[in-house]
Amino acid sequence: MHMTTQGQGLHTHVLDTLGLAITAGECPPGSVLRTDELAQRFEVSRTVIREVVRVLESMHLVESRRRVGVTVRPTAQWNVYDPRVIRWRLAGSDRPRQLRSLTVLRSAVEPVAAGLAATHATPEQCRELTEQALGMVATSRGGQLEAYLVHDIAFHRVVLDASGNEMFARLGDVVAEVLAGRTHHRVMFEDPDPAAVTLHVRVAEAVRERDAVRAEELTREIAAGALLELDVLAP
Amino acid sequence: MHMTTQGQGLHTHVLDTLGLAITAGECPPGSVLRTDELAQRFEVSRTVIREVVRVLESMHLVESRRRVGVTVRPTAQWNVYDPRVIRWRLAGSDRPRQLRSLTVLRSAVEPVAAGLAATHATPEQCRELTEQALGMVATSRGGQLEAYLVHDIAFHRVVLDASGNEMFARLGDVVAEVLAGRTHHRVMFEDPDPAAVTLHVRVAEAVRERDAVRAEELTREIAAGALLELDVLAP
DNA sequence: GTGACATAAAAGTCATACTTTTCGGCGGCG
DNA sequence: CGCCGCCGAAAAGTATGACTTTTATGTCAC
Repeated sequence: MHMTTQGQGLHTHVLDTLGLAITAGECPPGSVLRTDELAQRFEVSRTVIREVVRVLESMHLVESRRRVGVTVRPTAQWNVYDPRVIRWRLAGSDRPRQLRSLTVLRSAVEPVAAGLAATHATPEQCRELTEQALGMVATSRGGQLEAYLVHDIAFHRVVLDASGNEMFARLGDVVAEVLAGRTHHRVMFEDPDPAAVTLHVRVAEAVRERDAVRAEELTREIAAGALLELDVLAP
Repeated sequence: MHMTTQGQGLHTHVLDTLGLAITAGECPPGSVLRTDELAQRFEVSRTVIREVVRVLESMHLVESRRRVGVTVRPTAQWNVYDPRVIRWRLAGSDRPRQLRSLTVLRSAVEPVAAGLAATHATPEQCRELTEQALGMVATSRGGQLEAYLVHDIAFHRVVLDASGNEMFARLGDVVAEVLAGRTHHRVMFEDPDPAAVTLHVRVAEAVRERDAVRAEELTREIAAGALLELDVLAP
Protein backbone atom coordinates (compact mmCIF):
# COMPACT_ATOMS: atom_id res chain seq x y z
CA MET A 1 0.00 0.00 0.00
CA HIS A 2 0.92 3.60 -0.32
CA MET A 3 1.56 5.97 2.50
CA THR A 4 0.08 8.98 0.72
CA THR A 5 -3.43 10.38 0.79
CA GLN A 6 -5.57 7.54 -0.47
CA GLY A 7 -8.72 8.37 1.40
CA GLN A 8 -11.49 8.14 -1.18
CA GLY A 9 -10.20 5.77 -3.79
CA LEU A 10 -7.37 5.45 -6.22
CA HIS A 11 -8.91 7.76 -8.73
CA THR A 12 -9.03 10.74 -6.39
CA HIS A 13 -5.53 10.15 -5.18
CA VAL A 14 -3.96 9.88 -8.62
CA LEU A 15 -5.96 12.84 -9.88
CA ASP A 16 -4.82 15.06 -7.03
CA THR A 17 -1.21 14.02 -7.34
CA LEU A 18 -1.07 14.45 -11.09
CA GLY A 19 -3.06 17.68 -11.09
CA LEU A 20 -0.81 19.14 -8.44
CA ALA A 21 2.29 18.06 -10.33
CA ILE A 22 1.09 19.64 -13.55
CA THR A 23 -0.07 22.93 -12.06
CA ALA A 24 3.10 23.12 -10.02
CA GLY A 25 5.18 23.18 -13.18
CA GLU A 26 6.69 19.73 -13.16
CA CYS A 27 5.50 18.34 -16.47
CA PRO A 28 5.87 21.74 -18.18
CA PRO A 29 3.49 22.61 -21.01
CA GLY A 30 4.28 20.61 -24.12
CA SER A 31 5.68 17.62 -22.30
CA VAL A 32 4.01 14.32 -22.99
CA LEU A 33 2.93 11.56 -20.65
CA ARG A 34 2.04 8.03 -21.68
CA THR A 35 -0.79 6.20 -20.02
CA ASP A 36 1.17 2.98 -19.60
CA GLU A 37 3.99 4.90 -18.02
CA LEU A 38 1.65 6.63 -15.61
CA ALA A 39 0.02 3.33 -14.75
CA GLN A 40 3.40 1.95 -13.76
CA ARG A 41 4.42 5.07 -11.89
CA PHE A 42 1.28 5.08 -9.74
CA GLU A 43 1.01 1.31 -9.60
CA VAL A 44 -2.58 1.33 -10.77
CA SER A 45 -4.32 -0.10 -13.79
CA ARG A 46 -4.66 1.72 -17.08
CA THR A 47 -8.37 2.04 -16.37
CA VAL A 48 -7.76 4.38 -13.46
CA ILE A 49 -5.21 6.39 -15.39
CA ARG A 50 -7.53 6.79 -18.33
CA GLU A 51 -10.30 8.12 -16.12
CA VAL A 52 -7.91 10.55 -14.48
CA VAL A 53 -6.63 11.71 -17.84
CA ARG A 54 -10.18 12.27 -19.03
CA VAL A 55 -10.90 14.51 -16.05
CA LEU A 56 -7.62 16.38 -16.50
CA GLU A 57 -8.59 16.77 -20.12
CA SER A 58 -11.96 18.17 -19.11
CA MET A 59 -10.08 20.83 -17.13
CA HIS A 60 -8.04 21.61 -20.23
CA LEU A 61 -4.88 20.79 -18.33
CA VAL A 62 -3.87 18.14 -20.85
CA GLU A 63 -4.80 16.96 -24.31
CA SER A 64 -4.80 13.31 -25.27
CA ARG A 65 -4.03 12.38 -28.87
CA ARG A 66 -3.59 9.02 -30.48
CA ARG A 67 -0.13 7.88 -31.34
CA VAL A 68 1.26 10.84 -29.46
CA GLY A 69 0.26 10.58 -25.84
CA VAL A 70 -1.07 12.96 -23.21
CA THR A 71 0.44 16.39 -23.72
CA VAL A 72 0.32 19.13 -21.11
CA ARG A 73 -1.41 22.24 -22.42
CA PRO A 74 -0.07 25.78 -22.06
CA THR A 75 -1.04 27.54 -18.86
CA ALA A 76 -3.24 30.03 -20.66
CA GLN A 77 -5.68 27.22 -21.45
CA TRP A 78 -6.21 25.80 -17.95
CA ASN A 79 -9.77 25.99 -16.78
CA VAL A 80 -8.86 28.29 -13.90
CA TYR A 81 -12.40 28.42 -12.54
CA ASP A 82 -12.36 24.79 -11.55
CA PRO A 83 -12.15 24.76 -7.75
CA ARG A 84 -9.65 21.93 -7.86
CA VAL A 85 -7.35 23.81 -10.21
CA ILE A 86 -7.58 26.81 -7.92
CA ARG A 87 -6.73 24.72 -4.90
CA TRP A 88 -3.79 23.09 -6.66
CA ARG A 89 -2.41 26.40 -7.80
CA LEU A 90 -2.88 28.02 -4.42
CA ALA A 91 -0.93 25.16 -2.92
CA GLY A 92 1.82 25.47 -5.49
CA SER A 93 4.51 27.94 -6.31
CA ASP A 94 2.67 30.67 -8.19
CA ARG A 95 0.40 31.23 -5.29
CA PRO A 96 0.99 35.03 -5.24
CA ARG A 97 0.02 35.43 -8.89
CA GLN A 98 -3.06 33.34 -8.33
CA LEU A 99 -4.07 35.34 -5.28
CA ARG A 100 -3.75 38.54 -7.20
CA SER A 101 -5.85 37.28 -10.11
CA LEU A 102 -8.54 36.12 -7.78
CA THR A 103 -8.56 39.32 -5.78
CA VAL A 104 -8.96 41.38 -8.93
CA LEU A 105 -11.84 39.14 -9.91
CA ARG A 106 -13.40 39.70 -6.51
CA SER A 107 -13.00 43.43 -6.83
CA ALA A 108 -14.96 43.32 -10.06
CA VAL A 109 -17.69 40.96 -8.98
CA GLU A 110 -18.45 41.60 -5.34
CA PRO A 111 -19.55 45.23 -5.63
CA VAL A 112 -22.07 44.34 -8.30
CA ALA A 113 -23.17 41.34 -6.27
CA ALA A 114 -23.68 43.54 -3.21
CA GLY A 115 -25.77 45.94 -5.25
CA LEU A 116 -27.97 43.10 -6.44
CA ALA A 117 -28.13 41.68 -2.94
CA ALA A 118 -29.61 44.93 -1.70
CA THR A 119 -32.63 44.39 -3.90
CA HIS A 120 -32.82 40.60 -3.79
CA ALA A 121 -31.85 39.55 -0.28
CA THR A 122 -34.49 37.78 1.77
CA PRO A 123 -35.11 38.98 5.34
CA GLU A 124 -33.36 35.84 6.50
CA GLN A 125 -30.32 36.72 4.44
CA CYS A 126 -30.34 40.27 5.79
CA ARG A 127 -30.39 38.91 9.31
CA GLU A 128 -27.57 36.49 8.52
CA LEU A 129 -25.56 39.29 6.98
CA THR A 130 -25.92 41.51 10.03
CA GLU A 131 -25.07 38.65 12.31
CA GLN A 132 -21.86 37.87 10.45
CA ALA A 133 -20.87 41.54 10.38
CA LEU A 134 -21.37 41.75 14.13
CA GLY A 135 -19.38 38.58 14.50
CA MET A 136 -16.57 40.23 12.60
CA VAL A 137 -16.67 43.21 14.93
CA ALA A 138 -16.64 40.97 17.98
CA THR A 139 -13.62 39.02 16.80
CA SER A 140 -11.72 41.85 15.17
CA ARG A 141 -9.40 42.44 18.10
CA GLY A 142 -7.16 40.43 20.31
CA GLY A 143 -5.69 37.98 17.84
CA GLN A 144 -8.84 35.98 17.16
CA LEU A 145 -7.97 35.85 13.48
CA GLU A 146 -9.36 32.37 12.89
CA ALA A 147 -12.74 33.21 14.32
CA TYR A 148 -12.74 36.46 12.37
CA LEU A 149 -11.99 34.56 9.18
CA VAL A 150 -15.04 32.35 9.66
CA HIS A 151 -17.34 35.35 9.87
CA ASP A 152 -15.58 37.10 7.01
CA ILE A 153 -16.03 34.12 4.71
CA ALA A 154 -19.65 33.65 5.77
CA PHE A 155 -20.35 37.33 5.18
CA HIS A 156 -19.06 37.35 1.64
CA ARG A 157 -20.75 34.06 0.86
CA VAL A 158 -24.11 35.43 1.94
CA VAL A 159 -23.64 38.52 -0.20
CA LEU A 160 -22.84 36.42 -3.26
CA ASP A 161 -25.74 34.09 -2.57
CA ALA A 162 -28.16 36.92 -1.95
CA SER A 163 -27.30 38.50 -5.27
CA GLY A 164 -29.62 35.94 -6.79
CA ASN A 165 -27.15 35.29 -9.58
CA GLU A 166 -25.94 31.72 -9.78
CA MET A 167 -22.63 32.68 -11.39
CA PHE A 168 -21.89 34.98 -8.50
CA ALA A 169 -23.08 32.47 -5.95
CA ARG A 170 -20.69 29.87 -7.29
CA LEU A 171 -17.78 32.19 -6.58
CA GLY A 172 -18.36 31.73 -2.87
CA ASP A 173 -15.83 28.93 -2.71
CA VAL A 174 -13.28 30.96 -4.59
CA VAL A 175 -13.64 33.91 -2.26
CA ALA A 176 -13.37 31.59 0.70
CA GLU A 177 -10.09 30.25 -0.63
CA VAL A 178 -8.74 33.75 -1.14
CA LEU A 179 -9.71 34.98 2.31
CA ALA A 180 -8.33 31.88 3.94
CA GLY A 181 -5.14 32.17 1.94
CA ARG A 182 -4.71 35.78 2.89
CA THR A 183 -5.20 35.15 6.58
CA HIS A 184 -2.94 32.15 6.72
CA HIS A 185 -0.06 33.65 4.82
CA ARG A 186 0.14 36.92 6.58
CA VAL A 187 1.79 38.04 9.74
CA MET A 188 -0.65 36.46 12.10
CA PHE A 189 -0.18 39.01 14.83
CA GLU A 190 -1.88 42.07 13.48
CA ASP A 191 -5.63 42.42 13.81
CA PRO A 192 -7.70 43.18 10.71
CA ASP A 193 -8.01 46.77 9.58
CA PRO A 194 -10.74 48.43 11.69
CA ALA A 195 -11.84 50.46 8.68
CA ALA A 196 -12.57 47.25 6.75
CA VAL A 197 -14.60 45.89 9.64
CA THR A 198 -16.67 49.04 9.76
CA LEU A 199 -17.25 48.86 6.04
CA HIS A 200 -18.66 45.37 6.37
CA VAL A 201 -21.10 46.54 9.02
CA ARG A 202 -22.18 49.39 6.79
CA VAL A 203 -22.66 47.04 3.82
CA ALA A 204 -24.97 44.93 5.95
CA GLU A 205 -26.87 48.09 6.86
CA ALA A 206 -27.14 49.20 3.27
CA VAL A 207 -28.45 45.84 2.14
CA ARG A 208 -30.96 45.78 4.97
CA GLU A 209 -32.15 49.23 3.95
CA ARG A 210 -32.33 48.20 0.28
CA ASP A 211 -29.83 50.87 -0.70
CA ALA A 212 -28.24 49.25 -3.73
CA VAL A 213 -25.90 52.02 -4.78
CA ARG A 214 -24.54 52.43 -1.28
CA ALA A 215 -24.04 48.70 -0.86
CA GLU A 216 -22.16 48.62 -4.14
CA GLU A 217 -20.05 51.64 -3.32
CA LEU A 218 -19.12 50.38 0.14
CA THR A 219 -18.19 46.99 -1.22
CA ARG A 220 -16.07 48.70 -3.81
CA GLU A 221 -14.19 50.31 -0.94
CA ILE A 222 -13.67 46.95 0.68
CA ALA A 223 -12.35 45.56 -2.58
CA ALA A 224 -10.06 48.55 -3.05
CA GLY A 225 -8.67 47.85 0.40
CA ALA A 226 -8.03 44.25 -0.46
CA LEU A 227 -6.19 45.25 -3.63
CA LEU A 228 -4.14 47.80 -1.74
CA GLU A 229 -3.21 45.30 0.90
CA LEU A 230 -2.11 42.94 -1.85
CA ASP A 231 0.17 45.59 -3.29
CA VAL A 232 1.70 46.19 0.09
CA LEU A 233 2.37 42.52 0.68
CA ALA A 234 3.47 41.44 -2.78
CA PRO A 235 4.47 44.41 -4.90
CA MET B 1 -24.49 3.06 -36.19
CA HIS B 2 -26.04 6.18 -34.85
CA MET B 3 -27.08 9.18 -36.83
CA THR B 4 -26.17 11.68 -34.11
CA THR B 5 -22.97 13.65 -33.64
CA GLN B 6 -20.27 11.05 -33.33
CA GLY B 7 -17.44 13.00 -34.81
CA GLN B 8 -14.60 12.66 -32.33
CA GLY B 9 -15.15 9.38 -30.65
CA LEU B 10 -17.70 7.62 -28.52
CA HIS B 11 -16.67 9.36 -25.35
CA THR B 12 -17.38 12.83 -26.66
CA HIS B 13 -20.67 11.81 -28.13
CA VAL B 14 -21.97 10.11 -25.00
CA LEU B 15 -20.72 12.94 -22.82
CA ASP B 16 -22.48 15.56 -24.88
CA THR B 17 -25.71 13.62 -25.05
CA LEU B 18 -25.80 12.83 -21.35
CA GLY B 19 -24.68 16.30 -20.29
CA LEU B 20 -27.32 17.87 -22.43
CA ALA B 21 -29.97 15.53 -21.08
CA ILE B 22 -29.07 16.32 -17.49
CA THR B 23 -28.81 20.08 -17.85
CA ALA B 24 -32.02 20.08 -19.87
CA GLY B 25 -33.91 18.69 -16.94
CA GLU B 26 -34.54 15.14 -18.06
CA CYS B 27 -32.90 13.18 -15.27
CA PRO B 28 -34.01 15.73 -12.65
CA PRO B 29 -31.81 16.24 -9.58
CA GLY B 30 -31.96 13.28 -7.29
CA SER B 31 -32.67 10.73 -9.99
CA VAL B 32 -30.21 7.90 -10.30
CA LEU B 33 -28.58 6.32 -13.32
CA ARG B 34 -26.82 2.98 -13.40
CA THR B 35 -23.69 2.52 -15.42
CA ASP B 36 -24.77 -0.83 -16.90
CA GLU B 37 -28.06 0.71 -17.90
CA LEU B 38 -26.33 3.63 -19.59
CA ALA B 39 -23.97 1.27 -21.37
CA GLN B 40 -26.94 -0.53 -22.86
CA ARG B 41 -28.77 2.67 -23.70
CA PHE B 42 -25.83 4.10 -25.63
CA GLU B 43 -24.64 0.75 -26.93
CA VAL B 44 -21.12 1.30 -25.67
CA SER B 45 -18.95 -0.47 -23.18
CA ARG B 46 -18.92 0.27 -19.48
CA THR B 47 -15.42 1.65 -19.96
CA VAL B 48 -16.73 4.56 -21.97
CA ILE B 49 -19.61 5.17 -19.59
CA ARG B 50 -17.34 5.20 -16.57
CA GLU B 51 -15.09 7.80 -18.16
CA VAL B 52 -18.07 9.94 -19.07
CA VAL B 53 -19.46 9.67 -15.56
CA ARG B 54 -16.12 10.68 -14.12
CA VAL B 55 -16.09 13.82 -16.24
CA LEU B 56 -19.70 14.61 -15.36
CA GLU B 57 -18.72 14.11 -11.76
CA SER B 58 -15.84 16.54 -12.15
CA MET B 59 -18.40 19.12 -13.30
CA HIS B 60 -20.44 18.40 -10.18
CA LEU B 61 -23.36 17.45 -12.37
CA VAL B 62 -23.59 14.00 -10.82
CA GLU B 63 -22.28 12.10 -7.86
CA SER B 64 -21.35 8.44 -8.07
CA ARG B 65 -21.76 6.33 -4.96
CA ARG B 66 -21.32 2.64 -4.46
CA ARG B 67 -24.35 0.46 -4.08
CA VAL B 68 -26.51 3.40 -5.10
CA GLY B 69 -25.55 4.53 -8.58
CA VAL B 70 -24.95 7.83 -10.28
CA THR B 71 -27.22 10.47 -8.81
CA VAL B 72 -27.88 13.81 -10.43
CA ARG B 73 -26.93 16.69 -8.17
CA PRO B 74 -29.10 19.75 -7.46
CA THR B 75 -28.73 22.58 -9.93
CA ALA B 76 -27.13 24.88 -7.38
CA GLN B 77 -24.06 22.65 -7.37
CA TRP B 78 -23.33 22.51 -11.11
CA ASN B 79 -19.96 23.90 -12.03
CA VAL B 80 -21.52 26.68 -14.08
CA TYR B 81 -18.19 28.07 -15.23
CA ASP B 82 -17.39 25.01 -17.30
CA PRO B 83 -17.77 26.05 -20.94
CA ARG B 84 -19.49 22.79 -21.78
CA VAL B 85 -22.05 23.21 -19.04
CA ILE B 86 -22.68 26.70 -20.31
CA ARG B 87 -23.14 25.48 -23.85
CA TRP B 88 -25.50 22.71 -22.78
CA ARG B 89 -27.60 25.05 -20.73
CA LEU B 90 -27.70 27.64 -23.46
CA ALA B 91 -28.95 24.95 -25.81
CA GLY B 92 -31.54 23.73 -23.33
CA SER B 93 -34.72 25.04 -21.85
CA ASP B 94 -33.50 27.52 -19.25
CA ARG B 95 -31.52 29.42 -21.82
CA PRO B 96 -33.12 32.75 -20.76
CA ARG B 97 -32.10 32.36 -17.13
CA GLN B 98 -28.62 31.33 -18.15
CA LEU B 99 -28.26 34.19 -20.57
CA ARG B 100 -29.27 36.62 -17.86
CA SER B 101 -26.81 35.23 -15.33
CA LEU B 102 -24.00 35.41 -17.81
CA THR B 103 -24.85 38.88 -18.96
CA VAL B 104 -24.88 40.12 -15.39
CA LEU B 105 -21.48 38.52 -14.90
CA ARG B 106 -20.23 40.23 -18.02
CA SER B 107 -21.55 43.56 -16.81
CA ALA B 108 -19.54 43.17 -13.65
CA VAL B 109 -16.33 41.92 -15.20
CA GLU B 110 -15.88 43.56 -18.56
CA PRO B 111 -15.74 47.19 -17.40
CA VAL B 112 -13.01 46.38 -14.92
CA ALA B 113 -11.23 44.33 -17.56
CA ALA B 114 -11.41 47.23 -20.00
CA GLY B 115 -9.95 49.57 -17.40
CA LEU B 116 -7.05 47.20 -16.83
CA ALA B 117 -6.64 46.72 -20.57
CA ALA B 118 -6.12 50.45 -20.97
CA THR B 119 -2.99 50.22 -18.87
CA HIS B 120 -1.81 46.77 -19.85
CA ALA B 121 -2.59 46.35 -23.54
CA THR B 122 0.35 45.87 -25.86
CA PRO B 123 0.52 47.96 -29.04
CA GLU B 124 -0.36 44.83 -30.96
CA GLN B 125 -3.47 44.37 -28.84
CA CYS B 126 -4.43 48.02 -29.34
CA ARG B 127 -4.14 47.54 -33.07
CA GLU B 128 -6.18 44.36 -32.96
CA LEU B 129 -8.82 46.09 -30.87
CA THR B 130 -9.16 48.95 -33.31
CA GLU B 131 -9.29 46.57 -36.22
CA GLN B 132 -12.11 44.53 -34.70
CA ALA B 133 -14.04 47.69 -33.82
CA LEU B 134 -13.75 48.86 -37.40
CA GLY B 135 -14.81 45.43 -38.54
CA MET B 136 -17.91 45.80 -36.40
CA VAL B 137 -18.69 49.12 -37.99
CA ALA B 138 -18.23 47.69 -41.46
CA THR B 139 -20.56 44.78 -40.84
CA SER B 140 -23.11 46.53 -38.67
CA ARG B 141 -25.61 47.08 -41.43
CA GLY B 142 -27.28 45.10 -44.12
CA GLY B 143 -27.95 41.85 -42.32
CA GLN B 144 -24.34 40.69 -42.05
CA LEU B 145 -25.02 39.48 -38.55
CA GLU B 146 -22.69 36.50 -38.74
CA ALA B 147 -19.73 38.58 -39.83
CA TYR B 148 -20.56 41.17 -37.18
CA LEU B 149 -20.66 38.47 -34.54
CA VAL B 150 -17.14 37.35 -35.41
CA HIS B 151 -15.75 40.83 -34.86
CA ASP B 152 -17.84 41.36 -31.74
CA ILE B 153 -16.52 38.17 -30.17
CA ALA B 154 -12.95 38.96 -31.17
CA PHE B 155 -13.24 42.45 -29.75
CA HIS B 156 -14.38 41.33 -26.33
CA ARG B 157 -11.86 38.55 -26.29
CA VAL B 158 -9.03 40.97 -26.91
CA VAL B 159 -10.22 43.25 -24.12
CA LEU B 160 -10.36 40.37 -21.67
CA ASP B 161 -6.96 39.11 -22.79
CA ALA B 162 -5.40 42.54 -22.64
CA SER B 163 -6.53 43.00 -19.06
CA GLY B 164 -3.58 40.86 -18.11
CA ASN B 165 -5.70 38.93 -15.65
CA GLU B 166 -5.95 35.23 -16.39
CA MET B 167 -9.33 34.88 -14.71
CA PHE B 168 -10.74 37.56 -16.97
CA ALA B 169 -9.00 36.15 -20.00
CA ARG B 170 -10.60 32.77 -19.46
CA LEU B 171 -14.04 34.37 -19.63
CA GLY B 172 -13.46 34.94 -23.32
CA ASP B 173 -15.12 31.64 -24.18
CA VAL B 174 -18.07 32.44 -21.95
CA VAL B 175 -18.59 35.82 -23.54
CA ALA B 176 -18.29 34.23 -26.95
CA GLU B 177 -21.02 31.76 -26.07
CA VAL B 178 -23.27 34.55 -24.82
CA LEU B 179 -22.80 36.71 -27.87
CA ALA B 180 -23.26 33.77 -30.21
CA GLY B 181 -26.31 32.64 -28.27
CA ARG B 182 -27.81 36.08 -28.39
CA THR B 183 -27.31 36.41 -32.12
CA HIS B 184 -28.45 32.94 -33.04
CA HIS B 185 -31.53 32.74 -30.88
CA ARG B 186 -32.93 36.09 -31.71
CA VAL B 187 -34.85 37.62 -34.53
CA MET B 188 -32.14 37.51 -37.12
CA PHE B 189 -33.44 40.41 -39.14
CA GLU B 190 -32.57 43.51 -37.15
CA ASP B 191 -29.11 45.01 -37.35
CA PRO B 192 -27.16 45.66 -34.14
CA ASP B 193 -27.79 48.87 -32.22
CA PRO B 194 -25.69 51.65 -33.82
CA ALA B 195 -25.08 53.19 -30.41
CA ALA B 196 -23.45 49.97 -29.24
CA VAL B 197 -21.21 49.88 -32.28
CA THR B 198 -20.07 53.43 -31.63
CA LEU B 199 -19.34 52.60 -28.01
CA HIS B 200 -17.06 49.77 -29.09
CA VAL B 201 -15.10 52.11 -31.32
CA ARG B 202 -14.75 54.57 -28.47
CA VAL B 203 -13.56 51.85 -26.10
CA ALA B 204 -10.85 50.95 -28.59
CA GLU B 205 -9.88 54.62 -28.67
CA ALA B 206 -9.81 54.93 -24.92
CA VAL B 207 -7.61 51.87 -24.55
CA ARG B 208 -5.27 53.12 -27.23
CA GLU B 209 -5.00 56.44 -25.40
CA ARG B 210 -4.40 54.69 -22.07
CA ASP B 211 -7.50 56.30 -20.56
CA ALA B 212 -8.51 53.66 -18.04
CA VAL B 213 -11.47 55.38 -16.46
CA ARG B 214 -13.00 56.23 -19.81
CA ALA B 215 -12.51 52.70 -21.10
CA GLU B 216 -14.18 51.37 -17.98
CA GLU B 217 -17.03 53.84 -18.16
CA LEU B 218 -17.71 53.20 -21.84
CA THR B 219 -17.67 49.47 -21.33
CA ARG B 220 -20.09 49.93 -18.47
CA GLU B 221 -22.40 51.58 -20.97
CA ILE B 222 -22.09 48.66 -23.34
CA ALA B 223 -22.90 46.29 -20.50
CA ALA B 224 -25.87 48.39 -19.43
CA GLY B 225 -27.12 48.19 -23.00
CA ALA B 226 -26.80 44.44 -23.01
CA LEU B 227 -28.73 44.19 -19.76
CA LEU B 228 -31.42 46.50 -21.08
CA GLU B 229 -31.76 44.50 -24.25
CA LEU B 230 -32.15 41.40 -22.12
CA ASP B 231 -34.99 42.98 -20.18
CA VAL B 232 -36.72 43.89 -23.39
CA LEU B 233 -36.46 40.41 -24.80
CA ALA B 234 -37.15 38.35 -21.69
CA PRO B 235 -38.80 40.41 -18.98
C1' DG C 1 -38.63 -1.48 18.83
C1' DT C 2 -33.67 -1.68 18.57
C1' DG C 3 -29.44 -3.38 17.35
C1' DA C 4 -26.28 -6.60 15.10
C1' DC C 5 -25.63 -9.29 11.15
C1' DA C 6 -26.12 -11.24 6.59
C1' DT C 7 -27.08 -10.35 1.74
C1' DA C 8 -26.86 -8.56 -2.45
C1' DA C 9 -26.47 -4.62 -5.57
C1' DA C 10 -23.79 -1.41 -7.55
C1' DA C 11 -19.55 1.00 -8.37
C1' DG C 12 -14.47 0.39 -8.30
C1' DT C 13 -10.42 -2.01 -9.91
C1' DC C 14 -7.72 -5.01 -12.75
C1' DA C 15 -5.85 -7.70 -16.75
C1' DT C 16 -6.11 -8.61 -21.43
C1' DA C 17 -7.26 -8.67 -26.03
C1' DC C 18 -8.43 -6.14 -29.89
C1' DT C 19 -9.37 -1.71 -32.93
C1' DT C 20 -8.39 2.74 -34.74
C1' DT C 21 -5.90 6.57 -35.64
C1' DT C 22 -1.80 8.83 -36.99
C1' DC C 23 3.18 9.94 -36.79
C1' DG C 24 7.34 9.13 -39.19
C1' DG C 25 10.16 6.80 -42.09
C1' DC C 26 11.18 4.72 -46.56
C1' DG C 27 11.11 4.19 -51.14
C1' DG C 28 9.78 5.56 -55.66
C1' DC C 29 8.88 9.03 -58.88
C1' DG C 30 9.25 13.50 -60.88
C1' DC D 1 17.20 16.98 -54.94
C1' DG D 2 12.77 17.13 -53.36
C1' DC D 3 8.07 15.76 -53.04
C1' DC D 4 4.41 12.37 -52.62
C1' DG D 5 2.30 8.26 -51.20
C1' DC D 6 2.50 3.96 -48.93
C1' DC D 7 3.45 1.13 -44.92
C1' DG D 8 4.38 -0.17 -40.26
C1' DA D 9 4.40 0.55 -35.58
C1' DA D 10 3.15 3.22 -31.46
C1' DA D 11 -0.09 4.96 -28.64
C1' DA D 12 -4.71 5.90 -27.33
C1' DG D 13 -9.49 4.10 -27.72
C1' DT D 14 -12.80 0.37 -26.97
C1' DA D 15 -14.61 -4.00 -25.36
C1' DT D 16 -15.12 -7.78 -22.07
C1' DG D 17 -15.05 -10.56 -18.08
C1' DA D 18 -13.54 -11.52 -13.60
C1' DC D 19 -12.92 -10.00 -9.17
C1' DT D 20 -13.03 -6.57 -4.92
C1' DT D 21 -15.05 -3.19 -1.97
C1' DT D 22 -18.38 -0.58 -0.12
C1' DT D 23 -22.90 0.01 1.68
C1' DA D 24 -28.06 0.24 1.70
C1' DT D 25 -31.48 -2.68 3.23
C1' DG D 26 -33.88 -6.38 5.01
C1' DT D 27 -33.95 -9.91 8.65
C1' DC D 28 -33.55 -12.02 12.83
C1' DA D 29 -32.71 -12.33 17.59
C1' DC D 30 -33.08 -9.97 21.79
